Amino acid sequence: MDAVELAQRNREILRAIINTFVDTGEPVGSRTLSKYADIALSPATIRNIMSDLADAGFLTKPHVSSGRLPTDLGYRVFVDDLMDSHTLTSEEQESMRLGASAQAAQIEQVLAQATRVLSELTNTAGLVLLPAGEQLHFKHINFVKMSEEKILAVIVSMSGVVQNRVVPTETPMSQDELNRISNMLNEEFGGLALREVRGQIIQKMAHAREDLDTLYRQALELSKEALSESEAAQESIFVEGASRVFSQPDFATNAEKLQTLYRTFEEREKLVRLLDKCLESSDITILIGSENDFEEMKDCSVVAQRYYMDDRPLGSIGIIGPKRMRYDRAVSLVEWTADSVSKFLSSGER
Amino acid sequence: MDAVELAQRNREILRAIINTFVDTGEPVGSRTLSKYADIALSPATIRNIMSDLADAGFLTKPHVSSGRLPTDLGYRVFVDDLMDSHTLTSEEQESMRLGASAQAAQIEQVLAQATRVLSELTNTAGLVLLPAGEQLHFKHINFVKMSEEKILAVIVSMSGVVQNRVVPTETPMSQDELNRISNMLNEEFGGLALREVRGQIIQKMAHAREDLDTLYRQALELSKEALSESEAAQESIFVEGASRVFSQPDFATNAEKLQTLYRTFEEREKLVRLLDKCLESSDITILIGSENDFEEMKDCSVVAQRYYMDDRPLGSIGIIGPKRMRYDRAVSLVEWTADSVSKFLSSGER
DNA sequence: ATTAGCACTCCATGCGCCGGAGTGCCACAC
DNA sequence: GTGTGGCACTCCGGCGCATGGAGTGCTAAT
Repeated sequence: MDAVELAQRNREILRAIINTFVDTGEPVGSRTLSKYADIALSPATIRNIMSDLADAGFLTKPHVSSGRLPTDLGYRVFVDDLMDSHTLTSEEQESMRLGASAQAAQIEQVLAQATRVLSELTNTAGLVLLPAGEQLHFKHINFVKMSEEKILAVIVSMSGVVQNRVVPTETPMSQDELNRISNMLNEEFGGLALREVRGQIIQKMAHAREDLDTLYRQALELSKEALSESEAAQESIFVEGASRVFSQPDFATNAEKLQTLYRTFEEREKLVRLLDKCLESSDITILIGSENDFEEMKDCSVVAQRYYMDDRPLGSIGIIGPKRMRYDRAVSLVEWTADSVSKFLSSGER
Repeated sequence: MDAVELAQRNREILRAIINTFVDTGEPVGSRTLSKYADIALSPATIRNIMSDLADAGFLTKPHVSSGRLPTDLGYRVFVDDLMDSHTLTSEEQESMRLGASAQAAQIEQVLAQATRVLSELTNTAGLVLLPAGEQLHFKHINFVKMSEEKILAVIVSMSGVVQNRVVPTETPMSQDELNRISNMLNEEFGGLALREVRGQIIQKMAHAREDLDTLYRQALELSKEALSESEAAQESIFVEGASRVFSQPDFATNAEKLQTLYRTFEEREKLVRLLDKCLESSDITILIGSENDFEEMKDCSVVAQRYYMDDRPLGSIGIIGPKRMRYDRAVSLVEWTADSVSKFLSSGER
């Protein structure tokens, strides 16, 4: 037997170990594996191989006389090289059908629904990062006078996301004036990225300060406030089914870790950062254990993917669950979901 | 000693038991109590009294040879009759200061902030029910054309709550027409309760079907859709610091119950119903253990109070935590918070 | 009426024991 | 040299048991 085939056999063993460990949650021993259908080796041989795989850093054992389980690295090679791609059952595909009921829905509802299904099917927490900041394109702005000093700005983006914020003002304006300002802005900036709108506003304000009529000046002033950066920074994420993660046996034992895990899920900020990272790549992103940089989530893995509207990436959608998960299913389901959402948001369906 | 004074002494004991139990979390025994400062009785006497209180249904014990702890009923009489009212420290009052930074804030942000502080100070979960449905008064509506068949309706209420929903339409309209429709509606319905607006629309549609010009007809049609009941039914609640509840020692032991508790918090629906109930009374509402009708929350208590805008109740704000809580502090803090929020929302501050 | 005393109950903890699962290594077979 | 059987060893987890402590309930005495 040459080196290649040997390696092949080792890989086979590694795959088998991971598969059964994911299944059972118990460290897997050599005897168990020798009974595994497509492995015809004695326990002793398997032990040797396991020992090699452990030396190579793919496996560990909780204590000296127990079975093996995969390290983060082990999962990594599994995901990269060993994993069979899971084909979705038609029921699975069906569940993700963003049905007719969603026709008249807002983007938030569609995303929330998709995430919910994702969470159910994978038995992990579903996550979705909503379009915000850089991703948004200007569609419509509207000002409502709340009091003499306060104006409520409502900004609608092309993707259907509605943001609103209160803008203080010194120069009182009538609702009528505000309406006219809205109209101006809508005609001028429709379709531009919010960032561009911001840029243009600043440019225009600097460029021709005097020769603008006062209403237009006020329009720029107001919209500058309404669209200011800090608004964009606001986190926007949905989490569905976090309790599924908490009830996984992997965590249920360790009350200590569980606590910090709640808190992490509750703050959401770290989840946002994870999904933000997933936005960077057009490929599906898989972060296994410590590959995400948050100590408190080193027993969790993330699988997420961008979703699009008309080929423009808007946000990312995915799951977070225990490291011990069915990566094949997770990947397929996340891809499928991101795809469905993208198709729904783009094209004539919308 | 006459009967009255005897009862008085029993009450004293009950109060002492609850106070120390809330403090320590351990069932309290007769010996412990006899050392209690303002009780000069032997353990044996105290045991007799405890036995009486247990017979009356105010106390139980986890097992036959352990100390006593209050029943729901016990807590109830404590809250109703025995509790000293807690005076807030100036720091506590200060923390709730809805500061200058909140000046330009939206109502959601103010409420979220108040709830967060409430959660921190009580070490329980903070809850707030946002104004919705019946509570809302019409301020402004705006339609944005998203596609030929879809119109996005944005509804702003007097209190500054923004709702939006997608309305499908068969007869395509230009954005300009939509603007004119908005203007009509805004002039016609400004200040009315949403319910009244709905009523008037239906009335007008039925009343004079023919002699209305088409634009006006479309306006009514659209707004009827946009304001339809189902929108109002949408839950709207903030929960802050739920993890504080989960980490209470009262629950940390019982993994089983903890699970169902997460789920309850995650679904939120039952929390909404609880806060809804608190909306009914103008007094502060205290629900102890099984007094709320949800089996899975029978170890929790709710303390909540309405908040107002210009004497109109908008929603309720409060906390939920383990039954074993400092009710005196909770009550004071919730009252203070609801008050602060109301003052902020009403009056010139806004 | 209150209290001291006493028997009794129950929980929590610690300890020792043992069986099971699994490894690592050695020696043997092919 | 590659695979395998055998064997000693390790470690975990569950069980039984004893023990001490906290607390009650009852009775009898003050």
